[in-house]
Amino acid sequence: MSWTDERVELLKKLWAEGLSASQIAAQLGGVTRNAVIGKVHRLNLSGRAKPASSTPRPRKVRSATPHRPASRSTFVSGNTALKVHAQPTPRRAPAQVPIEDLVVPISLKVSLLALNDQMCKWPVGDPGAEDFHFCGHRSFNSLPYCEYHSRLAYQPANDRRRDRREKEL
DNA sequence: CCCTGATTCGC
DNA sequence: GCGAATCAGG
Repeated sequence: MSWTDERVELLKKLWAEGLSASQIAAQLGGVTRNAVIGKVHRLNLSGRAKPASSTPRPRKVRSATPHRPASRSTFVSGNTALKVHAQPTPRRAPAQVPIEDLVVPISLKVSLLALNDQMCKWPVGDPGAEDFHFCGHRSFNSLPYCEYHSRLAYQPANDRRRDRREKEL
């Protein structure tokens, strides 16, 4: 590549804009930064208004998607085999009542066929066993479970953490 | 070690 | 005139 009028003009422009010699060389193509610097000096335009920045190093580009580890999925203790679809929306149980203050519901022993939309679908016992059934209490806040089992399903981490702390005391 | 511009000097 | 090699520096 030679210094055509066009390339010299581009060099002048980019140099005036404050680009570094290597950046200009990359834009022009076919020349090294040494070539650019040499040309700049021969053109007597070495002095520049602004160094643009003391060190405008481009450095490596950040990855477009930093890849965030997927949030922990809903945890369900106990029998998960027949857990009705995990609902991601309610991340925490709306009530802040400590779980130990909630009355553990006595299972109504609802069979699968008897379940309806407003009943807690928390499975009790081993599926396939004779006495396998569902909690059957009134579901809580449109969740598939009653208040107690909603806590078990959606806020197990906090409760378990607190349990551990209380055991240590 | 990354980068910057400056200078030298053989081609 | 050109630019690689080298230098001094941030």
